[in-house]
Amino acid sequence: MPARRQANANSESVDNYLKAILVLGGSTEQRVTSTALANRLGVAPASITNMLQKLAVAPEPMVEYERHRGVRLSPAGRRRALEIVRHHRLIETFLYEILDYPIEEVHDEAERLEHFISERFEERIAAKLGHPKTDPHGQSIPTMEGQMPVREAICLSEALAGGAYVIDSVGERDAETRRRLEATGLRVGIKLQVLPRTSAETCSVSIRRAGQPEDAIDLTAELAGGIRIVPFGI
Amino acid sequence: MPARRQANANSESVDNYLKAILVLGGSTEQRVTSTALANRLGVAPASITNMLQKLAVAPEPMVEYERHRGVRLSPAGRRRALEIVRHHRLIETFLYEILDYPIEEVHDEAERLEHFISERFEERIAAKLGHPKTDPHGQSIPTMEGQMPVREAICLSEALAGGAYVIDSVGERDAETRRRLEATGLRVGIKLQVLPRTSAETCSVSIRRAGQPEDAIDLTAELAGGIRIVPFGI
DNA sequence: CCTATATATTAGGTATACCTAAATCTCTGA
DNA sequence: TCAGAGATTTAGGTATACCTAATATATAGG
Repeated sequence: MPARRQANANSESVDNYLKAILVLGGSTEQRVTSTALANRLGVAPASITNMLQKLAVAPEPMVEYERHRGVRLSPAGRRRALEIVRHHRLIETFLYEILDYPIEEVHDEAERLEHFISERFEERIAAKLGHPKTDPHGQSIPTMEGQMPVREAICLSEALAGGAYVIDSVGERDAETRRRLEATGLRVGIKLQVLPRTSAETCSVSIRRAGQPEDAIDLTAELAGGIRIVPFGI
Repeated sequence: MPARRQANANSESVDNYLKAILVLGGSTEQRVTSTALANRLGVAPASITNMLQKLAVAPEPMVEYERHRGVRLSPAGRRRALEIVRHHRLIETFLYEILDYPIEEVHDEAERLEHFISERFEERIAAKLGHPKTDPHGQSIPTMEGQMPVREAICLSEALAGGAYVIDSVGERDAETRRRLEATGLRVGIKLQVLPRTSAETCSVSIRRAGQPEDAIDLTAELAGGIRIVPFGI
């Protein structure tokens, strides 16, 4: 049974891939690597390749994909991804404002419901909320037309202690720094939580990787410098 | 590859099977036939058999099933089915009362969302609505504990013109009536819509089968007599 | 410049939930 | 009572979305 690469409808899975590509690609729309996606989505890299191939050759292609060179959203893919993000953030706002959810519970609920609400539902909660511009976490809600105010990726040194983030990009740097970074296991797509500051140094920061609470990692200004992050929990 | 019959988690599909068995079994909890389920769920009879076998041998069996003799919900299956019906009807009420949906749109939205809302969501909308007892169509909302006020199946002659129903049971009758009934294609599980009355005769009724709008069927009191129906759109 | 290593892809499976076509039951009516 | 019609089940496929293991590619460093 050779390579499967058929067209495929909009499914929950597809939605999640598109959303991940949107977030990891950031406002710059850089190409996103399979590994970054695999990390973020929690699936095997092989599954990523498979899905990207399908998305790229669908009747209405959702991504631009080249072997070994990562992916980028197509206009259609971007439109869909932004729609899902809009759903997510509107639902979070709705749960928080109208149903009095505790803030820490809005994400998981929205994460499920975002795939299944209709246009009408979207429109009705937006109206009920007075067409809000940001969600309860302070993140911009894309417009109905698929515009999202830039912002998003920030420097690791700007992260709030306690916040959960995903590494968005790791800037160019010398070989030695690169090696030290690599030793920490920090790569694009890795999820991390920022710990309270332990040093007064401007850009130094303590983090721990999601799922490995025992391993705190201290980053010098040099290491933290070019790491840009996005809040986890789009 | 011989018979597949593994355990399976709660999925949207499973939910829909359980709900269908609940509705077609009615308050009497009669055994439900494969054909009735196939009709209601719009899948091939073979698919029904497959699913029922899996549900019957799951670690926590959802149905009691015997080859060629139909199914019935197990206590666990009934509990789950009632939970989904509660979700559905609470969501419908919520859409109607809080989000000002037009009544004819509440069903489809609820039909999707009922599978994905959390306990918290359920609890919050119930509270917001003042723990309603019935949905906007007048149907009872099962309690959190899984109690549903009886009622449900009614005689075809009591049906409201314009209403959509599913045949719940076809009472005992003589061979001739049975044959005439059969000729109309009316069987348990068939979906139908009631047309405005054409005759003053107490129990006579005009219906058409869902999906066959051209074929109106006039039923005499004799034919309509023992047909019990449940509203479509649980 | 050329290879080791990390990254990505191919190959081949699994599970769910469907399907069609071919048996096989059940039970009605003559 | 028993044949045949209709209902049901078995057998064998398909598509989606995963997986692991094996292979191929790219690039960084010597």
